Formats: sequence, structure tokens, C-alpha cells
Amino acid sequence: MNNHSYFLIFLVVNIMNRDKPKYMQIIEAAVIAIAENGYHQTQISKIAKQAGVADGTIYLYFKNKEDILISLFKEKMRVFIENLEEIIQTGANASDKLSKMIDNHFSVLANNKHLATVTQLELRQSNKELRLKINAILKEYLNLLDNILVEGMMNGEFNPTMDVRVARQMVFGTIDETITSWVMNDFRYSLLDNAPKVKHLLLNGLKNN
Amino acid sequence: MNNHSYFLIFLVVNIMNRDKPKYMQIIEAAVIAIAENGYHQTQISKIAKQAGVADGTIYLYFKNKEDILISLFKEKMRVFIENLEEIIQTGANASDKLSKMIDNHFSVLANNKHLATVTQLELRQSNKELRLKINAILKEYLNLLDNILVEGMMNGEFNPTMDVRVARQMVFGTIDETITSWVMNDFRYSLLDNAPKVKHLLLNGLKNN
Amino acid sequence: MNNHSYFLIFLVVNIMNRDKPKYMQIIEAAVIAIAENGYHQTQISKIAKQAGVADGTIYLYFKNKEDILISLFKEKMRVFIENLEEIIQTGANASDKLSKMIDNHFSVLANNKHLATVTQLELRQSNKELRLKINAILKEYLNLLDNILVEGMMNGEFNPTMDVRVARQMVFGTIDETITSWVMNDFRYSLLDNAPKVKHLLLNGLKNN
Amino acid sequence: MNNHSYFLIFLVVNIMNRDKPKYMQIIEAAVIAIAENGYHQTQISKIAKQAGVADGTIYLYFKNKEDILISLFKEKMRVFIENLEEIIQTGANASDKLSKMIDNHFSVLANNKHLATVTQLELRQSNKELRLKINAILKEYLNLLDNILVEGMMNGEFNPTMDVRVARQMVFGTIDETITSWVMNDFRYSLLDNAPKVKHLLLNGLKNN
DNA sequence: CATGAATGAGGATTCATTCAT
DNA sequence: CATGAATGAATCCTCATTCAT
Repeated sequence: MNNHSYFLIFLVVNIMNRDKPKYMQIIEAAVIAIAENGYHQTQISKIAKQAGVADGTIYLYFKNKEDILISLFKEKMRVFIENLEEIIQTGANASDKLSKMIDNHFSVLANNKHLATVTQLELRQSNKELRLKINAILKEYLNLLDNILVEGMMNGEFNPTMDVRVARQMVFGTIDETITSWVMNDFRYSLLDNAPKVKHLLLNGLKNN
Repeated sequence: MNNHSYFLIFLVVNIMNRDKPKYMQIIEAAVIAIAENGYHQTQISKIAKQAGVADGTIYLYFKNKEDILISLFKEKMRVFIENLEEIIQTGANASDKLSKMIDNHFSVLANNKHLATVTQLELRQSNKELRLKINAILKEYLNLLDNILVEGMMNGEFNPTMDVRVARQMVFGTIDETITSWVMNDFRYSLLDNAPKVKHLLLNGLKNN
Repeated sequence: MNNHSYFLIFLVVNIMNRDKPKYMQIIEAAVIAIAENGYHQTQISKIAKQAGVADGTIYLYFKNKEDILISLFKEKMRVFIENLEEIIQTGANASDKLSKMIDNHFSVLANNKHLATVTQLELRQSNKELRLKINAILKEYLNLLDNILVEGMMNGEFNPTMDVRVARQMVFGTIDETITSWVMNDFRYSLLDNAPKVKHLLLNGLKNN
Repeated sequence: MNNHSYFLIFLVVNIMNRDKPKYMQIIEAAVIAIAENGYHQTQISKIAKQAGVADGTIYLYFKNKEDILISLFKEKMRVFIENLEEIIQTGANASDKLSKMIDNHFSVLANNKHLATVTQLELRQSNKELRLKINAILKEYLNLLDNILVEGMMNGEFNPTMDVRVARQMVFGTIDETITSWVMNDFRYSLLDNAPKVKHLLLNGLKNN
């Protein structure tokens, strides 16, 4: 009698681009090259050289130059969001979550000036179509922000009558402007020193009087 | 003998470009062409055609393509600031002045969607060098804002311990983000409806508790 | 009293490309460059250099590289047809007209080997879409040929029962193959020596027995 | 003592490519791919995919892309000639042989439109060097044609004073033009219907009056 | 033999800017 | 002042071919 058990296991593995080493290698190279030269001044050949691959190799992983920019942002945002979700969960309440969110946002970019340059300056040097794609990627982040705001409005921390969209635009606009100014000023001052001031002002604006 | 007196009078007249009709004509054409096509998709020839002049004529009034963008912003900003200064003077106190400033900012762009598109989207599609020039022009506006904030801090309306730069970044970042979202959403909702909400949130954030 | 007569004459002149000197200059340069290097080996810069103009100037007169080839053929064909129509009129009958047509075809290309190379070899190195455009231009020539054949069929010179299209294909195919062979053989023999032989064979094939 | 006899046998076996299954597999794939997409629009990867092999495998059987085209033509021509030689032998006389030759030529391509497209259109999209190689392969076919013509000239069927080369160019040129027109017209009419008309015209042209 | 990821040379085209008229 | 024909630099992308596995 046959007492063997045969298991035939089909592992349908979706090999994503980001599992291929060259994909991330090119993205990291693009961040550096674009931060240092600007998007329009960064030729594909510059990115390829920085990544240590041939020009043509770029096109095995990216549809075109614009796709590199989009993918770069998508990839960085994915990691950013993943971390952010964990961090937010540790927040005691909406204010605390918002505080942690801002701290995280500031600290990630403070620790990666190349990335900060790309997201705050170079990513915007694009036509409206590209901006819409970027906004779509940003959506998830803004949703997290909205959730926190709604939570705060419901539990009495934040003004329950405020317009969530406008509130979100204030929070995001303030963070964005603060960081962009820091980048435009060539990182000459500490971004992190501004975090408490920003948080204080924003929480004051949102709070339920 | 000569009893005549000769007077040689040098009238040093600074004929500014903006006094020449074609200068403004080209700037208005540029606003329209760039708003409709995007900065990089707007060739000099398109601006020239829109302005009803020859391509070469553009170069009699502007150093290069970038200079059109800069001049356009400078010109619009000049008028904007002039009006703003008058308006601010009518403000009873810092809060009132800030309120009027925001109202004015929103209403000017709500009434000129082409200009809104150019300032919020197209003007940013430029390298860092250009962004610095734009920031320099923006400086005067931010100074007005700073003055109001300081006035409010000194007379007890606003939190006297806040960092003026951060406060300014919150105010400007919020306004900027609000308007950019409106433009990105193809003006589908009323920008002016947001003004009270924005003002309420910001004043709440700034106020002295 | 006014005895002057004022005439105001509006001359609406359709300035065609071929009236502009650079247009023909570029076409002549293209014939030479393409004949000497082959169509795919002839870069735009080569044509420009041969024509003594800048690369960009080419694009003031032609839509793209393919358009140069099409325009070249159209232009040469136009002159060819104009001459041919005059020549045919001097023919006594269909056979004579056909004879003169063949003589003209052979002699034009015998006297312009660059053009022969381009029409017989390079013009064919193109995709089907381009070939269709070329055929459309060739149409007028084939119509002239058809007219002669029909005339001969009606007046008893040619076999009145033959299929005109097939007859035309024989005449054109024979001429074309004869000339192509001559080109492929590097013009090593006299093309004109073949004219009588070709005419004799073709007229024999067409004649009414 | 060594009573063994050692025989060292060199079997010089010329394994021709065409005996290897993948060789013909790739050629058939190339005919289809090139007919459907055009030579320049047919990337090696397209042929490989159509053949069900990897890109690199192509290069185990063919020197380069051009070699596929040449080999394809050589292979098809070989079969074509082999059949033709048998068919010709059944011809009663030169006229009959020529008739059978034309019938065969038309029927082979009428039955293989992909091949017709490749030989009449795509094969010509090549530089002069390639055209010479193609002509060399075509030589054998033209020799068969020459033999028939000479036979007819010697036995009084055809005009004994005609120039064989020109006569051959007429026959081949007519057949070629007839078929090319049919291909260019997307096979919209029956090619075979034209065979009797073509034969009648050509034999009339060749015959000894 | 077979694979397919990696290579890198090569060129048509655009468009800001100039300058002779 | 105004014109607009002419310039020519500058680059993304394709794809035939290679070669390590």
C-alpha cells in the first residue's frame, strides 16, 4: 500500500519589478542624479552611468524617462506609507497621531536630502498629466491624514465643524511649504527644529475651542 | 557778443518696458498660451502668434524664454502687491488685515484662471535657479505677511512666542495648497467658498490662547 | 478734372515650395546623397551638408525624412510627365507614341544616373505605406501609357482584345526591369542600346496579328 | 602481437542547416512575421516569438537579421527551382515550357500570399549589397528562363535575332510587375486569371514572325 | 544547444535664439 | 523697431547582437 503523500505545490509568484535588483538600483541612481542635476538636466545616460548599467538597460525596467520619476516616487511613497501606518497605530489619539505623522515626514526627508530635493523640487517640474499621476500616488498619504482628522473631529480633539478637505490642505500645505523652503535654502538650517513649531501651530488651528 | 544762453537739458527718462505696449501685449499672450498649453509645450512661436508679433520681436523685450516667465510673474505680482498694500491699510487690526489679504489672494486668482494655472502649476516647472528668482519676487509679498504677523504678535492678537517664519510658511503654504488643489481639480468647485474656512483655521492656529 | 485711372491689382500668388530656391536645392542634394549612400545610410545631416544648409532648415521645407523621398519623386515625375506629354503629342500613332515614350524614359535616366539609382533602388526601400504614395504619383505616368494602349487597340495597331492592365504591366514591368538591371550592373553597358530591342519586343507583343 | 585492426573513419557529414528542425521553423516564422509587419518593423524578437524560440537561438542558425532574409529566399527558391525543373521537362517545346513556368510562378505565389508579400515587397527593402545577393540567388531561375528562350530561338519558335537578356528582362519584368501589382492591391483580384493574358502577350512578343 | 538579460551605438527631430533685411 | 528664415545643439529610445549561465 502506498503511504506516501505527494504534494504538488504550484507557487504562483508575482515577481514584481522591485524584486529585481536592477530596478531599485536604477531608482536609487535616479534619486541621486536628479537631485544633483535637476530633472531636465539629467539625461538617461547620466542615470545609467550612476546606476552602473547601460542606457538600454533602463528601458528593460522603465517605459520612459517620465516613468522613472513616477516609479521613483511610487516606490519611496510605498515604503513611507508602510512605516507611517505602523507609527500611527502607536498614537494615543488623533493629536498624537498627527504629531507622529509630522515627525516622521520631517525626519525621513531630513535624513535623505537627495530624496527631499527630488520630491520638493524636481517632481514638480512636470506637466499637468504627470502631476495628476503624482497626486494619485499621494492620495494614500492624504487619506491617512484625513482619517486622523476625522478621528479627532469625532472624539472632540479637533473642531468638529471644520471642512476636512481644507483642514487637510492646511496640514499638508504647511508641511510641504516648510520642507520646500528648507530645500530651497540649501538645508542651511535644521528641518527637525521646525517640527515642534509646525505641530504646535497646526494643532492649535485644528483644535476644538 | 553772444547774449544767448544755451541750456542743455538731459532728461534721463527711464522708459520702462511696461510702458511699451508690446511688452504687456506679449506678457498677456504668454499667460494665455502657457495656461492653455503648459510651459514646456509653449514655444516662443506660439506666444508670438498669440501676441500678434513676430518671433524675433519677443527678443526685443525679453532676454529669453525664461525671462518671459519671470517678467510675467514680476509684472502680475507688482500689481497684486500694489492693490494689496492699499487693502491692508484698511484693516482694523492684524487679524482683519490677514483676512483681507487672504480674500484678495483668492479673489484675484478666482477671477483669472489663466493666471492661476500659470502661477500654481507652470511657474514651478522650472529649475532651481528660476525658482530662486521667483522666490525673490515673492519676497515682497511674504514681507507684507510677516509684517501683519508681527503686528498681531505685538498687539496680543497672535501668539507672541511663535516663530514668524514658520507661521508665515503655514499661512502661505495653506493658501498655496488650497489654490493649487483647486487648479488641479480644473476649477470644478468655488475657490471663494473656501476662503472663510481657510481664514478660520489659520487665525485659530495663530491666535494667542 | 481727374483723368487718371487707378488700377489696383491684387495678384494672389500661390508661392509653391518649388519656387523657393532652397526647396529644389535640398531635393537635388538628396538625389546625390541618397544615390551615393543609399536611403537608410543617408542621414539628414548628410543631405543638409550636401545642400549647404543647416539640418533644421530641411524641416522648414519637408515634414520628415520620408517626405524628402516622396517630394523628390513627385518633383522629378512632374517634370518628366510634362516633357513626356509634349513628346507624345508628336507621335504619329500609338506605336510611335509608345516608342517615343520608351525612348524618353530610357534617355532621361541614362542621362541622370543618380536619379536612376534613386528611382530604381532606393525608392523601393520603403514600407508599403510609402510604396502606395509612390504608386499614386506614378499613376499619371501609367495613365498616359494606358491612353496610348487604348488608342492603339481602337485604331487596329494593337490587339484589341488584350487586357489593358496586363498590357500596361508588361510595358512598365519590362522597362522597369531593364533599367533596374542596368543600375544593378553599375551602368556598365549602354542603356540606350537596349531601347530598340525593348521597343521591338514590346510592340511585337502588343501588335494586332 | 597486435592483431587488431584500427580503422579510423572520417565521416565528413555536412549537416545542413535545413536538416535541423529549428532552421526551417525560424524561416517559416520569419515569412509570417515579415509579411505581416514589414521587414523593418519585424524585430528579431518578433521572429523568435513567432518561432517559439529565444532571441539568442536565432543566432545559432543565422549570422544576422539580413541572413534570415537571404536564407529565407534561398530556401524558398531552392524548392521553387526543384519543382520548376521537373515541370519544365514535361513541356513539349519552348513555348510550352515558358507557359508552364509562368503558370507555376503565378500559382506558387497565389497559394502563398505571405511569401508573395515577402518576395515582392519586403525583400526589396534592402540595400544594394543585399539586392546583389538576392540577384545571385535569382540567377538560377533566370538561367532556366534563358535556356527556354534559347531553345525557342534555335528551333524557330522565338525570334532568333532577339537579345536574350532583353527578352529575359521582358519576361521576368512582366511577371514581377504583374505579381507586385496584385500584392500592392491587397490580393483583391485573382492572380491566376491574369496568367493566360500574360502568357499570350509575352509569347506574342517573343515569337518568330 | 538554448536562453534572455544586458548592451550601447546611432539619428531624426525640435525649437530657442540670431541677424540680415 | 520689426521681421521670420535660418541655425545647430542636444537627447531619448530602439533593437540587433552578445555571452554568461
